[in-house]
Amino acid sequence: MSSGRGPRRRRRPEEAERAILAAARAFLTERPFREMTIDGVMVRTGLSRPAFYAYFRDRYDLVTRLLEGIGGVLFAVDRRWLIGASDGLEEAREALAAALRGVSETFASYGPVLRAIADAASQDPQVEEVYRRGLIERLVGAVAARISRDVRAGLSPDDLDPEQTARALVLMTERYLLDAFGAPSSRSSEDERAVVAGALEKIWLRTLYGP
Amino acid sequence: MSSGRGPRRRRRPEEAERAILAAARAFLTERPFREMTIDGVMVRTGLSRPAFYAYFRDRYDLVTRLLEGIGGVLFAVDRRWLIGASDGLEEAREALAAALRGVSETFASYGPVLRAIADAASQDPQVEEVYRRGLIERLVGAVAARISRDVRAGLSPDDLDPEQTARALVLMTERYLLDAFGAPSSRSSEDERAVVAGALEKIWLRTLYGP
DNA sequence: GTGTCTACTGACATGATGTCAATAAAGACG
DNA sequence: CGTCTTTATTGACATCATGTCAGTAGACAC
Repeated sequence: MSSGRGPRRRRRPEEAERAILAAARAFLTERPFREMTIDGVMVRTGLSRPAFYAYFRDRYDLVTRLLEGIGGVLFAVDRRWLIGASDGLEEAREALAAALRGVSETFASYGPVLRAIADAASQDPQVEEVYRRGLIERLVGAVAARISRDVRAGLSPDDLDPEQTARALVLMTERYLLDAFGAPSSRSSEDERAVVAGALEKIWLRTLYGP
Repeated sequence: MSSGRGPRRRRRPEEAERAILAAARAFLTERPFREMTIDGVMVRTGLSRPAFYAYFRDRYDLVTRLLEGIGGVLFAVDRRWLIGASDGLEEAREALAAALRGVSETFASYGPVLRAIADAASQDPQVEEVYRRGLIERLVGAVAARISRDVRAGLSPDDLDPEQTARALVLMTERYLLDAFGAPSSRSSEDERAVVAGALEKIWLRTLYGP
């Protein structure tokens, strides 16, 4: 055994931070968040464990930073349906289906990281705040707004409670996609993604726009 | 402060075990699982921390035992719809609605404990096994079977993938109800439960049996 | 070559966990 | 009642991840 910790090397702070984030991502594609120890991440960077604390407060802070960027993508792929006008039924159906395919792709790409965030959210109040309030609730709000518009426009049945329906559908999508793509070290095939996105599509479409 | 730990008292093993389970339940109605430390539970029983290990392996074993019984209830309230024959549409709709109301009631009663199990499942492989494989997956299987029957009977559209649809709907129900009733120290009103069960009903019914 | 700045680390303190040998209640038996 | 046996219970210990901090040693400036 000779990979002690290597000779002391000095990096730019920003470079070290990126190295830690990359090491964490790599770790999470192999093993679940519950096994992610700070030392386990730092050995992959060649830095010592205490160096971690120069860049992050704790491992919850670390996964929070991993979420940056991904959150934006999740909104971006839904954008067309979320902000679209309630013009026609066909257009709405098509935009929603595209949004769900986009979200599925995103989960397929970032699954293990998103899974880690979701796991961390149940263990740390700060992560819970960022993930639930800052991501899930914002999605719920946006979806609820779109549902409200569709109900008013007569595209969707008026016995729907927009807020509650939005919350149920968003939570379903989150958990179901984490279930499908969140496991570490599991790559997903083209078909798998199609099947998964298809199942979500049917439920969303039937609920909001009928058969 | 004089409630040191009290004079040494001896209980029947079974009695002590019940006391620990009760203390854990009490704890979880006040504070989340992430704050549940073994000592924090044991002070409520008047026993010392090491005594805990005579009855449970660790806190994950403890929450697993809290799940016993509740799991059965979750199947019992669904029973009529789950095992029912695919006779008529109205009967199916009514049975499904009743099942969802029953599940909502159960979550309203045992919310904090179920939330604790769900949280623990992301932190411990054993709990994950019991909760996901032993409860969620079994529900998914039963629901998928019912959906298959309904599709064959022509009650539900045949473009549904029974397995995937069942998984998405069950996960939705789980997370949405945990969201509504899982928070410690939050009692739920009659209306709240009605609103919540109503939102779920609409989604399940529209998806499986149309408008 | 000398000095300054600061990235980095070794060593320490803390807090929760799980174990074990030793202790002392409670009931059995005389 | 006294004594014995059983075993529920505990104090003390070992472990492990965490977070902190004073001190060390790269890198760049001059």
